[in-house]
Amino acid sequence: MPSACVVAFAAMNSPRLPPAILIMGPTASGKTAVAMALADRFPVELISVDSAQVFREMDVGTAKPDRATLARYPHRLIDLISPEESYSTARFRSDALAAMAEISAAGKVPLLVGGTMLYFRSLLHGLADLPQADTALRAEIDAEAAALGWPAMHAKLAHFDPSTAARLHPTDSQRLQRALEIYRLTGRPMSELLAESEQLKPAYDFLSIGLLPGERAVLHERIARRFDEMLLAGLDEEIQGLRARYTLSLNLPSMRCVGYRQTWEALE
RNA sequence: GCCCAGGUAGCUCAGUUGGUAGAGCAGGGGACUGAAAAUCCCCGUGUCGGCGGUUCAAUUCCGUCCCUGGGCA
Repeated sequence: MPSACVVAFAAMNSPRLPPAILIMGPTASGKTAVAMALADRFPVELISVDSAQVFREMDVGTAKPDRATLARYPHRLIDLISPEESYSTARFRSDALAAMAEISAAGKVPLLVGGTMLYFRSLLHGLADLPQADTALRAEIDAEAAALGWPAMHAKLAHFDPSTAARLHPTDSQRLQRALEIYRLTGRPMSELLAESEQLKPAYDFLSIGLLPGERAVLHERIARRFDEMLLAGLDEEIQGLRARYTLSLNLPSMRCVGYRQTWEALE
């Protein structure tokens, strides 16, 4: 059994709303074990909150539960897209809410388990009303940045969205790209859109459970062991197979997942 | 036994034409609204393998010993 301490917060306090349980914690903290134990005793259904397990055929490196476990404890939001595609926080939120609605309607309790904190945040605090990602525009912005450098892009952003520029570092490529994307898509600064949009919180009575390691070193050891197991289980082969079957590159979200990026680089 | 290449931060290594050393990764802290296991910011004193010698000064040059890898016997 994991040596994690369990810290529960935000206990149920809106009895009129349907309940939902959130279990969050770092890799190898024992989330799955806790979720399965709950599933054995209560009428819950599992929803994965994991930005890497949404990829099909990425099983070894994402520490996806094996077939037998999944058959016994079905997880929603696993194996949704191909490694060539990308997922998003917004899509997670709508997928998760749809699944939660189904589960609640069936008289069960949604049990969300995972380690992607931004996804949990989007459920607990809502998301602002912002335009969705635009692949073509992002490519355009990236090309421009490759020529001018991100600090120059940051300077541009400062012209039409000074407050966002002020809180972003001139080399924070990902966030600068997003702020520029939003401006080009809507003609309005991200800071304004954020300020005026109301973030709707889902109508659930959330019980949040955080799994924190008692000792960091123990967790690190467990993660190292898990990585060795992944190598034995054929992480190299998995990645080589993916590269043979799909058109992949290191800057794709799927290949930026920890483990995948490092192994890819080691294989080069 | 001999020859060669190495022994520098937790790991992989760079470097000092002699003035007590710095990158990447790991680790710690922080930011974060459609890529989040991502992106980004801040944090680097370690008998520079041991012992001698030369020198005002050695991690750097010399000697010797130990250890590791490769080659030859």
